[in-house]
Amino acid sequence: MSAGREVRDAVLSGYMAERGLKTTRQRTLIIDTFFEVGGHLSVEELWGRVRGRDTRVSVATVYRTMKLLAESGLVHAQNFGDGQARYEVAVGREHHDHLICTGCGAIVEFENDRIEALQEAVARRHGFQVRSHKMELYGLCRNCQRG
Amino acid sequence: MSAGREVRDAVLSGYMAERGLKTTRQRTLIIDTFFEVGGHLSVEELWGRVRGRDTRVSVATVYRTMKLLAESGLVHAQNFGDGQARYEVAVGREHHDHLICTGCGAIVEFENDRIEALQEAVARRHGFQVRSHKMELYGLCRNCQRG
DNA sequence: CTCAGTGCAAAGTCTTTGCACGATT
DNA sequence: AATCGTGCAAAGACTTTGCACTGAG
Repeated sequence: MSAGREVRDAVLSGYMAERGLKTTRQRTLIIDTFFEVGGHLSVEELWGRVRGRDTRVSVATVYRTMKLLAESGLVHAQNFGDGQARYEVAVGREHHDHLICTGCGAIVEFENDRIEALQEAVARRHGFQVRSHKMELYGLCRNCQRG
Repeated sequence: MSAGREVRDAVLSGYMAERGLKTTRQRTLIIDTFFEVGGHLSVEELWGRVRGRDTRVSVATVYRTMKLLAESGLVHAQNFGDGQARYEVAVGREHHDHLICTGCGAIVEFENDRIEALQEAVARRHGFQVRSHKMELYGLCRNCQRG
């Protein structure tokens, strides 16, 4: 994934330079931690992991940093119905959707071009011009079906 | 839609009788108002309409009543990303998904069996047993595309 | 008469924000 | 040195809840 990291750093550096944003200890730590985990993290969860490495980071900064990443296009905010926003890596990836296990909370990503095509067709039929979409399938993963 | 109303009343009466719940002025008013509008209402919006008819109803009661309806299976809570829950009629209807206009907020419902079938297939391929799903297409409706 | 329901305000979540201090460019 | 960033706590938005009073059955 070093290629991924390069893309990420390039996008982020460009965005920050362009806006005169500064590179701080907190931002670096939060961003590195987030991308190491790979996404689907809530702010609270991310904050937990960040504090494991440096206690002197406040939640407010994590909120602010994730918002910044979202604005730069590096991540997307998602909402899986548990009341808190979850972020996932957005840059350098195809669009995808989610399978969410209601038992253990596992999140599996998938893509399906046929579904996307059908979505487009449905939208067109209703006169809509689709900009984005969101599809989530909730159920039990293989492990949780045994419970 | 008088048939719809009968189904609704039967489901609700059954549910209430079974649990010893009482029929009150507030509940009747909230429920009637909600079903007259037909759904996709947030609590705040519904409260507004209810208060138009009777000022003596509190938001808390609207929250409690909608929660009751959701538990009885008459309505479903949805979350279209604007930060507040929206309820829609659930009983006596097929599953459906939503097209949401990011311009004017219009919400259009649709169903598509082929998409549902593909969703099932995807889930099976990942070992998931799907219980429910949610699909939203965001974009501009015909009118808003002119803007 | 009894127990559920209601109004009100307080409390709970998650998230944002104002302000004074601290760090980066 | 000039700004932007951070921590902290307060404030916001939405929703839930405790409590004393009201009303349905």
